[in-house]
Amino acid sequence: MQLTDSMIHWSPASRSPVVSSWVGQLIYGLHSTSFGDCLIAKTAIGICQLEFFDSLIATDAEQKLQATWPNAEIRYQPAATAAIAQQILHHEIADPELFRLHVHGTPFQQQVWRSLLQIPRGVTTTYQALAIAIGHPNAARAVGNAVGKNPIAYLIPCHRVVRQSGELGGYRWGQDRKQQLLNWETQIR
DNA sequence: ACCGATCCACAAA
DNA sequence: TTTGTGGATCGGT
Repeated sequence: MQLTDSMIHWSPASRSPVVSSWVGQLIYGLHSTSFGDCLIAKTAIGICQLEFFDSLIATDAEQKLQATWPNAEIRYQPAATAAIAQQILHHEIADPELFRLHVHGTPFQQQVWRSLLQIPRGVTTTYQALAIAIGHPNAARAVGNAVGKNPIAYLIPCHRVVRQSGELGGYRWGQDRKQQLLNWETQIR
């Protein structure tokens, strides 16, 4: 299944592009998936963060969450995020209800991330094509910037954007993982 | 004022 | 044909 815009709650752009003023409970879990270990965090509204991590960084998870969501009450409740991890592990999004998102970003970032959702599985696009698509034909680099700040890996498929030249391009969680994700997605199933 | 998960033109090999 | 480099670009910090 494909995530649609209606499943996403776009947090109103706050003064700061990185810090959300959202107040409430935020629960998170650390899980193992076939693409590596990941942190999944959600508010009452939806998933607000999904990041892969390497063991060294894992200890910082809570600190990083608190930095982005300073007014949230953060709790470690892996049971609450396990089902999401499980469906990623099995490469299937079976239950759309689990996958509502709660996304925070500047208007430009939201615009970029929104267009990421329209890239079908198994397909790639380029930073430039994306820039053109959102009406900023010369902003390929700025788009790369925004893509790189995507807070919800995998579900907002930033790994499907590659360089115009055909090179893979960067990935916040490692080029290898980007390649793995793409390889898997292009396989028929 | 500076930094990118970029892109293009153009030169040199 | 391939590889390297320098400048343009623009939103975010």
